[in-house]
Amino acid sequence: MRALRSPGGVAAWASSGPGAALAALKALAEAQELSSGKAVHGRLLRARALGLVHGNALIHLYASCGRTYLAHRVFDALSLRNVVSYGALMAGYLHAGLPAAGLDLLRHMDLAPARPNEFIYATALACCSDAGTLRTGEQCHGRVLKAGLGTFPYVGNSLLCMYLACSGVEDAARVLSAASPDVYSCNSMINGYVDQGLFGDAMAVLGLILAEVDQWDHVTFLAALGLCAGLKDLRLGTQIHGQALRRGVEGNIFVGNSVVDMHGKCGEVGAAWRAFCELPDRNVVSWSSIMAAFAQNGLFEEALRLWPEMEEDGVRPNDFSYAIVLAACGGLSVLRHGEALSAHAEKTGFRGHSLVENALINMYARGGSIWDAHKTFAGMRRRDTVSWNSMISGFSQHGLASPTTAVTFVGVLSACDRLGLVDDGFRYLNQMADQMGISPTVEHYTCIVGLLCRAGRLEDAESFMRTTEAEWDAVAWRTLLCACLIHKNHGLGRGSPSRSSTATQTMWEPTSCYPEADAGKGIKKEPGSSWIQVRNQTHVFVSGDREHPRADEIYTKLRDLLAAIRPLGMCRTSTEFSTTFHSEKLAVAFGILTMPPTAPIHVMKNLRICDDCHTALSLISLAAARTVVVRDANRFHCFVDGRCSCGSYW
DNA sequence: CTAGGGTTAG
Repeated sequence: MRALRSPGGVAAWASSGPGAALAALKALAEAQELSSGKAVHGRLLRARALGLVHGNALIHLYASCGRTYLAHRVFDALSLRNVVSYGALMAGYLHAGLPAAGLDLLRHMDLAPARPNEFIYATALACCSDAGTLRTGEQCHGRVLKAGLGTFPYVGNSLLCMYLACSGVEDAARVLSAASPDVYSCNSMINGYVDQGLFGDAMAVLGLILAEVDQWDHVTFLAALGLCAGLKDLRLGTQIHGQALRRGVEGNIFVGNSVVDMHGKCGEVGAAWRAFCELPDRNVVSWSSIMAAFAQNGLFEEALRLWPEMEEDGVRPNDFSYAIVLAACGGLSVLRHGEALSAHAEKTGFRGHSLVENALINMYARGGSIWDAHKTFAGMRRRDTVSWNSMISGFSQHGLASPTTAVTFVGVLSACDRLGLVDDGFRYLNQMADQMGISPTVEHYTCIVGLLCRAGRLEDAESFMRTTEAEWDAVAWRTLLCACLIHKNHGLGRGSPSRSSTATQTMWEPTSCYPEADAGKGIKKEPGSSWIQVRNQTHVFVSGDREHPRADEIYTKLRDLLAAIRPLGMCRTSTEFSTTFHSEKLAVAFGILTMPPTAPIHVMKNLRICDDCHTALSLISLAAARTVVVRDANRFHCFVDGRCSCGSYW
């Protein structure tokens, strides 16, 4: 390898014959030697020796170095491509975190003479796993069976993993039982079960491998140790550890780290510490595991004390390490220390990782600073289940049935709607009402209607609306009617005769039932209100109101702001009084007036933000150089530099 | 010349 690094060495290899150049490219791909690889590329071009096989090797080389763009350029330049060209490029996209591009390539193959083989399907299925596309994965499954490629162990395991990632353990188990299981797929299956907390099933698969002892490998040990950690079964864990020692796999750093973790999860901090001390090598995961072992057993200070030792050891923290020490800070309620670590994470580029942000929410919530928790939550670019759950449990622990909490639940429910999680939606609705004592509003109920409609359960949606006491507004009706149109269930829209009461029939006359069109009855519209937290005080505004003690200042400020954005393309506002002083504008003006110049302005609103305010706030964020975050009934709008995180679609 | 399972968080 050393010889290759010098240009002369590369030249010698590449020019001494096509076979040698191929070997060179392979070695360079392995070592991820991009610049030497480019040199070989150049030589091959000059020698006009860049044929199919060398081209494929080059694609592989660029892909191995993460340069998918260069790999694709070589791919495009090839006058002849075979299945290997496709496979190498697809794998490049897969490993570069661009699974959708890999799947595009698969579709491209339909038009090419090259037929997909087992390599292609293994890679394509891995792309489906990463992209989370069950539909495509199932199509691949069908084509694998049709092409008779299902017996390749690689393909079988990729299939199993695809179902684990995109569907669930049931489909994965079906794949496992259909093929003759090998270690790889058994390991995958055990981990799949453990992730779901299905320890009994995991144990059964472990037994399947146990029956053929010589098949155990170090990944099986990892899966087994993870199972023990999940079960908190120290006896089994110790046995597995003993087996690992006998097999000589304990030197593997993954296995060693897992042993530390297993002991920590079983509550044996001392044993975890001994296992940690015995590790021949320590990486971030080793340190994270031991810190987590301490923190998970209530020894927060001990966990925090390890941080400087880790730094001394020359190990750089990652998002996991930050999450662990932030949790320890929450446990000790040392929020200042947590903030210092958060600043540390900012510097090392981990502050934006969801793991870190979620840990911050938890830390603040546990440390009693619920509004800082909410600020973190509101400022997040992407919120996952953990973020929502952390925020909700934070509110719940603080006994907060505030407007903010109610709005957070609107967010949760609409997330369930978007993801099609009907049962979860109902679970959250009940949790909110029963455990937190928040009476659901029409906004919450509308999410449930949306949820049922999206699941195609139109009759349930209709009966939900009929039986639930709420002031149904246009949004809910529109949701149901649109769903009727989409699902072509016009009968329901007219009030299906078999099950509906007279009440439903009057409600469901096709046009006049649509409340917006029915001027006579009209729907009582909930007054729009917005609120903002300033120095632990909530200030509430409704449209055009002058109740606030600083109303004069606020209105002056708002007029100034509107004047400032007029040249930026906002002219309608001045003529329309009703929207000029909408509550969200008042709250934002108040925020700008009272908050320090760099602080982001966080405003909540009970209804959806209107178009005019949306445009105005975008421009204000630009003109006043302020970050404005508005949480409306539907979602967050984060306005920065004249742009909104919702992409002006809400 | 292209392909599979892996440790740390909640």
